[in-house]
Amino acid sequence: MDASLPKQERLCGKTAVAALFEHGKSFQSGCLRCKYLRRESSDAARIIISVPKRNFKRAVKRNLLKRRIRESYRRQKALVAPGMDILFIYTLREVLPYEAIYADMTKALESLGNE
RNA sequence: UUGGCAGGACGAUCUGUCGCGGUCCUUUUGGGCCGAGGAAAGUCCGCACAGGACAGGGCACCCGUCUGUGGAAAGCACAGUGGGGAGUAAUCUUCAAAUAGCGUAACAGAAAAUAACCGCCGGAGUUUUUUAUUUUUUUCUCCGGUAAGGGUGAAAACGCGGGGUAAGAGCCCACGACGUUGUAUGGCGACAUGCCGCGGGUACGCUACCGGGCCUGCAAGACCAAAUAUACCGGCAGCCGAGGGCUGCCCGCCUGAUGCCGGGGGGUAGGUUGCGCCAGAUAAAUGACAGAUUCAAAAACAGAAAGCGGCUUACGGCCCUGCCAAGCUU
RNA sequence: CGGGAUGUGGCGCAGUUGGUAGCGCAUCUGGUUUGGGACCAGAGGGUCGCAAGUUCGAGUCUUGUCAUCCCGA
Repeated sequence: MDASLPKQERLCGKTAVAALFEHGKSFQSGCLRCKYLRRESSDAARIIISVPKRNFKRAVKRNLLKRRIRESYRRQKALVAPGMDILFIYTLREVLPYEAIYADMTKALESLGNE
C-alpha cells in the first residue's frame, strides 16, 4: 500500500483554497471538522490541514497537531476517492494523543466515502 | 553532612519500519549526504542592507547622562568609583556629573522656605501693691530684638559641649559630620587620603547645558509575466449597415457605429530573486510506532521564514569549580 | 511581519498638574402601596491585570510581563 504523501497530494494556492472555502460542504467528526469539494478531475485527492491560532497560542502545539493529523491521514489515504479537495480543521482546545486523532480520522474518511 | 551564594558546561544517544524538505548521482525504480534553539520566543535597543527625502544652518521633538577599556553601534559587555538597601555571611541589588533659573511639597502644624503664631528679652505707655518719689512686683496695649523651646510632619533651618548675651544665635571656641577653592600624594580616570582656607535651608521635578538621532521597512526592494480590460501604433472592414439582442441554427424583427487582427507599455494571478556556498521553504520540511541504555515514563521552556551584535522573559534534570554559615568527627 | 489601543465594584465607564478611588445600572435594607413596579432614604461590595523601581506617599511616573481588541500589507 502506498502511504506516501508527496506535494501533489497537498492543496496549495490561494485560488484553490478560496474555492474550497466558498463552495465546499462540511461536517464534524470528533475533534475534526472536514470541508470537502469534488473536482472535475481524476487526480489524487488533495488535503490541507488547519489548526487555529486562537485555540493554540504556541507554535509547538500547532505543529504537533498538524503532524499527527497528517500522519493519520497518510496511513488511511486509501479510503478516499480521487478528485477530492479536503480541509481538516482541529476544533478542540486541548491536545489529543495520536490514537484519538487516528480514530476520528477513520470515522471522517468513512463518512466522506458515503457522500 | 545540611542549607545557601557565585561562575561554567550540557539540553539525550543508538537500532528497526513507514514518511517529509533540500542537494548530488542516476534519471524508470532508487541511492548517498545534510536537516531547529539556548532561548529559534518577546520585538526592547543597535547595525548592515533596501527604497524615499535632502544646498547649508537653526528651532521643535525623541533618546541618553559617574569613570576607564573593548566594540560598527547599542536601554551592550567587562572592570572600577561614590552613596542607599537586603542578608549572620559568602554575596546580591538599586541610584549617579556640575552650575544657573523656575516650579511643587496634600493632611497635620505657628511656620514647608524672603520663617515671628505662642514663648523669651528690652523700651514706652497704662494699671496694681507700698507710697513722698525712685527701685521691685502684677495686668493690658504698642514698638523693637531673638531661631534656645513648642502636640505636628516624610522632611523643621548642621550635632554636642563650653563661652557669650537683655534674651539669643556658628556670634566665638574645641570635637565631629557635610559641601567646596587651593595644594600634596596615589590613580589613565571617576575618585580617595592629608594640610590650609572658606561656607551654612531639605527633598523631588522641569528647563537651560553636554552627546546622539532624516523617514519607512525584506510583505523593503529588483526581475519575468498568463487570463481579462486597455493608453498608444499599424493593417482590414464599415451608415450602400460592421457588430449586438430575441435564439442552439436559418428566416424574420428590433437596435444603429464602431468592430476584427497584429504589435505594444504599465500591471494582476503566478513565478524568480533578495535568501544563506553543510537547515532553508513559499500554505511552508524534523514526525508516528516499537525497542535498548543510563535511578527514571526523555519528560521542562519551547519550532528557523532575510542576516548579524545585544537585552529581556520562560525552563525539568544532571555534572564541574570556588566560596559562606551551622553542626559533627579527627 | 509591522503599527496602535485598552485592562479600575457583578456590568458599562470617569479619575488633568502624584496626596482619603468615584458615577450610572445591578444587589441588599427600610419607607411609600392592598400587593408589585416606579419613586424616596440608606448600606455593602475594589490585591486599580501582574511584578519590580522612583518617592514621605503610585490608579497616576519608569521598567518588565500577561491578556484582549483593532489597523496596514
